[in-house]
Amino acid sequence: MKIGDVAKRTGASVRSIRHYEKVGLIRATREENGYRDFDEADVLLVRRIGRMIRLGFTTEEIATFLNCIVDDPATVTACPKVAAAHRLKLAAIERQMADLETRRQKLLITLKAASGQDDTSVPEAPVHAEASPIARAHPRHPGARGLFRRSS
Amino acid sequence: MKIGDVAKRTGASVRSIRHYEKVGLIRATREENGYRDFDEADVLLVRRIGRMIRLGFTTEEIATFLNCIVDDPATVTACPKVAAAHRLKLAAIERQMADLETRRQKLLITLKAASGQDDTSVPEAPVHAEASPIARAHPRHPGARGLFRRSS
DNA sequence: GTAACCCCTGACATCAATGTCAGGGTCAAG
DNA sequence: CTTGACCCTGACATTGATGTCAGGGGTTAC
Repeated sequence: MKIGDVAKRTGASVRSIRHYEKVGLIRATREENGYRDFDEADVLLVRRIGRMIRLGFTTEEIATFLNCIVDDPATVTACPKVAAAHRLKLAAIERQMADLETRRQKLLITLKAASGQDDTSVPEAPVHAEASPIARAHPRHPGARGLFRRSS
Repeated sequence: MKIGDVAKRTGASVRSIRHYEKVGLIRATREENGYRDFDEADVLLVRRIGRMIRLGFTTEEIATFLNCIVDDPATVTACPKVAAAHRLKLAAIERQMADLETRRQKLLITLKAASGQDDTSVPEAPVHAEASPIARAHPRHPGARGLFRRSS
């Protein structure tokens, strides 16, 4: 099976499949003409990789536990590495959510103050607390990046 | 006042302050020797910019409404542009939170299944739903990026 | 004069998956 | 043989605030 077929059957782009191979997530035999040759197992594997990426794992993270689930889907959760990686990711996500919630609250405060504006209603503006000079910003969040850019 | 002083008093790095000037968020007069010269108002401005950035606004977004609040802190929320930008950002944040929550739930499901592993307990693995090939991934989130990298 | 700071500009690096282009093969159908 | 639809590799672009370095100059105290 050629790479274009795998792309159609998995939803991943040809570019992405080549990328997964380059970083070692999948392997492909080669035909005489140099074309990559995939089989059914590769289709399943690419789909699994896609799911992991949508969950927020990077290819590097996936590589650390993909060998645990390469053979049998039923053992996906039985491999310690998988569960460990999932717990780490879960914790990271919850940190990000907490950070977003903090920012959300501050935005809400400002907006609430804004609705009662008119003029000199707010003496010292609700421009939020003076954050410590050191503890700025939030960590970059992982997760898929290459598509549907520009949200806000 | 020189740029180093502003940095100390705002918590922003010298590099960042120069960046804010480059993108038009602040202006600085120049001394005869070419050094930037700042005043007290600039200190307040840089602090405000820092707060906005920590809230998740990009410099480009800040530029769209910074002129509303450049003079009087008390009118911060009185400018329509500010409130509009805040509402947009709020919506973006809530989208991101919803996305994170979705991923969190899927991770939890997998982990729950993992805790009841042992062996052939799960016939068809809880590897989450087969996402449509098109609607993959979540938009890149804005917000501060240059510090405290690598979280997960 | 020289060390020790400070300032300047410009450029490259970071993160990570993906898009996209250039330049070039392979192959089957017409 | 030509066209069209694939495939290949390699490279650059994207995001965006910030770090960091190179190369050069100013200022001040010794």
